Amino acid sequence: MELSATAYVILGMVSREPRSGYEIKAVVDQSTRFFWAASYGQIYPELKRLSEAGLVEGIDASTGERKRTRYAITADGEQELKDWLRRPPETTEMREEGLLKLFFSSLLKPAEAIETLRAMRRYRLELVTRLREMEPQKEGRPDDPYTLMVLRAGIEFNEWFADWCERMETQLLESSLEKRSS
Amino acid sequence: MELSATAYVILGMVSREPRSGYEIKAVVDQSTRFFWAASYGQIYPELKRLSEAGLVEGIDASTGERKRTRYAITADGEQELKDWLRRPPETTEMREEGLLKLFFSSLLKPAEAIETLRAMRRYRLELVTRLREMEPQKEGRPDDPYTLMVLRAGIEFNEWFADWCERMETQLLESSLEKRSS
DNA sequence: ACAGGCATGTAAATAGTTACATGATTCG
DNA sequence: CGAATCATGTAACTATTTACATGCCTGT
Repeated sequence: MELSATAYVILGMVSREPRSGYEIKAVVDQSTRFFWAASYGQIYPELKRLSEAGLVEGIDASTGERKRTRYAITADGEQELKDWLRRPPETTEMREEGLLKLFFSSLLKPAEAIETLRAMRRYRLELVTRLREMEPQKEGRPDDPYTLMVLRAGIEFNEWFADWCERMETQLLESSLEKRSS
Repeated sequence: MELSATAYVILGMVSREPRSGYEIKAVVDQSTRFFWAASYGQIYPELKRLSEAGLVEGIDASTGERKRTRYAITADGEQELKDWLRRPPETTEMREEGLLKLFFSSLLKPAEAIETLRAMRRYRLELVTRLREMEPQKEGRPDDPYTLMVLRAGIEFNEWFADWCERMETQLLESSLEKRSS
C-alpha cells in the first residue's frame, strides 16, 4: 500500500479516537501543524480513500439535521500505521523564505538585511508564545510522552531560530560599525 | 508581477553572474537546497517565463555543437528582485516525517521510538558533515557575508536537531528504566 | 435576526517531483 | 570505447492551497 505521509497523519489522528474531518483539521492545527500541515482539500478526499481501502471506517455521528461522520481506525489501518512508524523517516524539507532573502541580501544595504532578520525573529517569537500556550494541555500523560516531546521540539527550535536572528543582527551591526570607523 | 519564491531563487542566482539552467540547479544544490530546493522541472520552464517577462535575458553560450543558454538578469529583473527582498518574508514551512513518526510513537514500544530518533540523528549529523565541507569555499567575502551566514545557520540548526535527538533518546531510556524498577 | 462556529465537500490553480528522452563532450 | 557528466527539456504525476458553495446550530 502506497500512502502519502499526510494519509498517515490522518490515520494517526483517528487512531487515538474516532474523529470527523473537521476535528482532524482542528487537532492537526493544534499539534503537528508546525512540522506537517494538512488542509481540508487533503483531509476529506484522503478520508474517502482510506475508507475505501478499509483502513478507517466511517461512523455516523450526526446530531439532528447536522450531518457528521466520524472515522475510526480499523485493525488493518492500525497495522498499516505501525508498519509505517517502524520504517525509517524519509521526507524532510524546509522552505524558509527569510533565509532565502538573507542569502541574496548583498544586493541591499546591511540595514535592509537587518529588517529581514527582525521580521524573522518577530515571527519565531510569536510562534514560541503560541506553542507555549499549548504546553499545559499536553503535560502529565505518562502513557504518551511523545506529544509533549514534539511540542517542546517546536518551542526549542523556534527559540533557537529567534536567538540566531538576534545574534546575526548584532554581527551585522558590528561589522557595519567597523567599516565606518576604518 | 506575481512571482513564486522559486522564481526569485532563479533571479537571485543569475543576478550574481549569468548562468544556465543546469548551472542554476548545481549552485542551488550547493547553497539554498536545505531551505529552498528547486528541480529541473521548475527551473527550465521558469527561466522561459522570466525571459518572456523581460526579467532575465538569454545569452547564447554554446560551445561547438553543444547548445547552452546562459541567462543574465536585466535592469527590470534586478529591480523586481530588490523589491521582493525588501518585503517581509512570508512562506515558512517544514515537513519532517521523523517528528511525525515520533508524535504517534505511543503506539509502539519505547525501543522503537528510539530507533526513529537514531535515524533522525544520523541523518542530521551527515548533513552537518556535508555542510561543513562547503564552509571553506564561502569564507572571506567581505562584500557578501550572507552566503556564509546562511550556511552556518544550516550547520547550527542541524547540530541543534541532532543534539535534541540525543537528549530525547536519553530521556526515553531513563524513563523506561524507572518504570522497570518501580 | 444574525454572527460565528460547526461541518462537509469540491474545483481550480499552483507547486513540485520524478522519470524519461535526447544528444554532446570529456576523461581515463 | 565506455562511463560520467554536461545540457535542455517535457510529460505525467503527486501534492497542496485557496476559495467557494452549502447548510446547520448556538448564543446574543
